[in-house]
Amino acid sequence: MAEGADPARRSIGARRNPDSAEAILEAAEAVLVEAGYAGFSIEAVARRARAGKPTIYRWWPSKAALLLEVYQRQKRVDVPDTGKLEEDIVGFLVNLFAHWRDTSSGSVFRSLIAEAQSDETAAAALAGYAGGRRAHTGQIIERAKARGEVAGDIDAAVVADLLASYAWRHLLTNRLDEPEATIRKMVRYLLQGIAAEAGQ
Amino acid sequence: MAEGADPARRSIGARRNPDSAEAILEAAEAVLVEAGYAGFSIEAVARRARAGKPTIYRWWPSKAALLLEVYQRQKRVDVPDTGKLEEDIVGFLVNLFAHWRDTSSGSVFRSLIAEAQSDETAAAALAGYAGGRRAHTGQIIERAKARGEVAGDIDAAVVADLLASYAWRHLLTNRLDEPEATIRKMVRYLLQGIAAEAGQ
Amino acid sequence: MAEGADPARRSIGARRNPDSAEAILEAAEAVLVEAGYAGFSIEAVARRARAGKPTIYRWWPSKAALLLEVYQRQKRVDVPDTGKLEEDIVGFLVNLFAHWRDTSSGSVFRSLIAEAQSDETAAAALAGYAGGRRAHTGQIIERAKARGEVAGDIDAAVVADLLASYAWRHLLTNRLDEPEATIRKMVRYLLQGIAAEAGQ
Amino acid sequence: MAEGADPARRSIGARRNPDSAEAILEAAEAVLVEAGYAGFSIEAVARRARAGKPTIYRWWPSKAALLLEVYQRQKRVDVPDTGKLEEDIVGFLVNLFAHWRDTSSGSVFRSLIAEAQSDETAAAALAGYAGGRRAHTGQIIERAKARGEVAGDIDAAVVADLLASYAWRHLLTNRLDEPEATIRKMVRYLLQGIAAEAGQ
DNA sequence: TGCTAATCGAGACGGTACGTCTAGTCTTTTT
DNA sequence: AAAAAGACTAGACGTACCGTCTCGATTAGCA
Repeated sequence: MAEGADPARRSIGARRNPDSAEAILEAAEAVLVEAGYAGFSIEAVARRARAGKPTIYRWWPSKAALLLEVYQRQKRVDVPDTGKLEEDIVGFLVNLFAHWRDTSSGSVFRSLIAEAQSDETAAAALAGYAGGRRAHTGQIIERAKARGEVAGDIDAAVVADLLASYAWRHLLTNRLDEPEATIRKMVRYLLQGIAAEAGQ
Repeated sequence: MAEGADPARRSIGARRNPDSAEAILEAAEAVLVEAGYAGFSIEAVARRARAGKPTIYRWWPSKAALLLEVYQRQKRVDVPDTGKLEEDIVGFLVNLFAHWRDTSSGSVFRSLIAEAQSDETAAAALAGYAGGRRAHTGQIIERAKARGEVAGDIDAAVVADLLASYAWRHLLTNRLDEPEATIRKMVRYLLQGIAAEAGQ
Repeated sequence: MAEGADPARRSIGARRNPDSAEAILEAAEAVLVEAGYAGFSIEAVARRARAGKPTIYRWWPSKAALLLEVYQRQKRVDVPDTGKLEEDIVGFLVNLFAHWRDTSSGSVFRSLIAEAQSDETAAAALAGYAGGRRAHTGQIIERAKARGEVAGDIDAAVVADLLASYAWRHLLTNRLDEPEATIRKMVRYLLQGIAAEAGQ
Repeated sequence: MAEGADPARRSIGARRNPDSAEAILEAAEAVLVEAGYAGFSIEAVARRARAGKPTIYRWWPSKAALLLEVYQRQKRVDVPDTGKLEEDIVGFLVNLFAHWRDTSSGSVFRSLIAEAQSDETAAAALAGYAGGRRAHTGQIIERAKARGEVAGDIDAAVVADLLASYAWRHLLTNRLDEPEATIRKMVRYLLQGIAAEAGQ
């Protein structure tokens, strides 16, 4: 009814109210952290944000869109630049796992991937996002290439893809506590190969 | 699919009716193929199988359990044994992608992974299953190790994990049509390393 | 979730639970009395009856159907039989007005008529119901005809229709407190005519 | 209807824009005709009139007020003056039914009555309006009284009320196609009475 | 042979969430 | 100063599923 008593957010005229948007995004994150993807519903977000459902649907056409914006608001992971490729990659993965483990980012991104399995728009959004990240991660390899640490004909995108795959699967199977030693082992295999003659 | 001759399956006494189980599993697969994970509900399966919902819940306590059994009924992918590790791995991945693409397995497995993001039991089941598959895939590497194609101190589980990650991510992001050349590139990197000195 | 704690109504098998139906009808009446037609919503009824909305929609396809059944559950108005037509009709109207005023029937019937203005099925249901009542009221006139109190060629249905119209309008315009004298005046006009020569 | 030439009406300064008022009333009527009372909402009117909702609320505090003004803009029904009461009344009712049937007036007035069942202000407005009309219709009887066609002690308001009731109920139950013969029968009963001795 | 027990299809139950619609209020911008 | 426009919270709409429950029937195995 919106009667007088409550000091709730109101319209601020014929334009989007940033307070509402903020409240909704915060509520979405909170719901995801507290109830997980299973408990993540537009209703629950609206309830927690004290927002009307249509306000959510007006700005985020799908659960996926909301999830994506929540994820993108998060702080990015540091990409180390130690001058040594192995350290850079291991450090990146260790940071990423910690970030996913210790903030809400992990829950959010997991949910986004899950949502993309049943929602076409989520899949598209995720593909776009992943493309951007792949390029970003690829820079670690490109830098190493520039230093001569990596052969010039190596396709950085393929390597970045492989690293992202490794990270995704650890996220999706609750293995973000993988010991650094295991991660390093994987990175070394990738850098030096696992073939007997290469290893010798 | 399940329907056809039988004019309403009935109880066959105080024991599980295998016809019902069969009809339910077939219906589950069909629903998944036709409506995708988004349209996969116990109601829809029961409707299509002409079964009561409690019959499904009696034998499969969760959507995840049903999905898992559907997946396990599928034909397995051939693991080639050509005597050359690169061919084995590339062949395995190419076969796996084709299998996921051309049968219902892809839909089923995607759904299972998605379900595991919100259902604890699905996560557990998936972890157990993945462990088994990792061991299985690891045998390719172990065989190569026995042939001397792979260094003896290589951890086959880590390599199998990396390959599985690559496959999962392609499944989850609709990239099962990856050209063989790209797959082969990735495999070569893994076998020979990407470091400049290794390549020399 | 229907978890253990509450001793709520449950399904009693694959058939309608009369307890639920009863609870819903009582809740509908209560909501109508307390909040009026303006506050009468399926949601409100479901809440008060502690029933699920689909349970209501399953048995009453529209608000109109629910209203109609609520109205039909009400006690009927006595149709007096004093042997004198004027007394019978006046008595009937006085009883009807009192009944509408003092029970929930008035609210319910008003709502039903209002609903019929926007809902085709309500209109049809109301037409059917009104037909039955018209026949019923017509019997007062038929009895008088048999006694020779009314001319033999009088169309009882037309008279009954006129009386019902009078009642409806008083209901719809909040004039159920019309003094008996006014009602009697109207009835006398109808019985004896208002034309000057007839009155002489 | 309302749209057409004007490429977005604008404010004309610190006073009511008569074009807007006109557009809103026309839109209200059009919505009522096309979608019926069920589809009649302030939103729908605003949309069709290309007006903002607050503009409507500023000038018409409730749906009822808007409905009432729409109804009052309609052309009035002719009240015949043939010199014979029966013809006057029958003619009036026939004209009224035709008017309600063939113009939007019927929809509008039905809606107004329905609205009055849940809106207090609508009920008050309707009561006021009905009072005026009753006086107006009463003049037919007063004229007849002056001619000596009707007994001098007849209460014209009661008769007018009864006729209005008859009209309302036909409107509310979709019986505006009542044959003239039936209407005439009712009018004769009222004029000459239905009692046996009066009829002889 | 007759009783018990478990299973089957069926579908109702109380609920939650969906995505859309409307109510009525608020504020900025425009005239 | 007020009109216009669209955003805002709130909540109802009617539908789809959830997971549970009870029914009546059916049949196997125990008595």
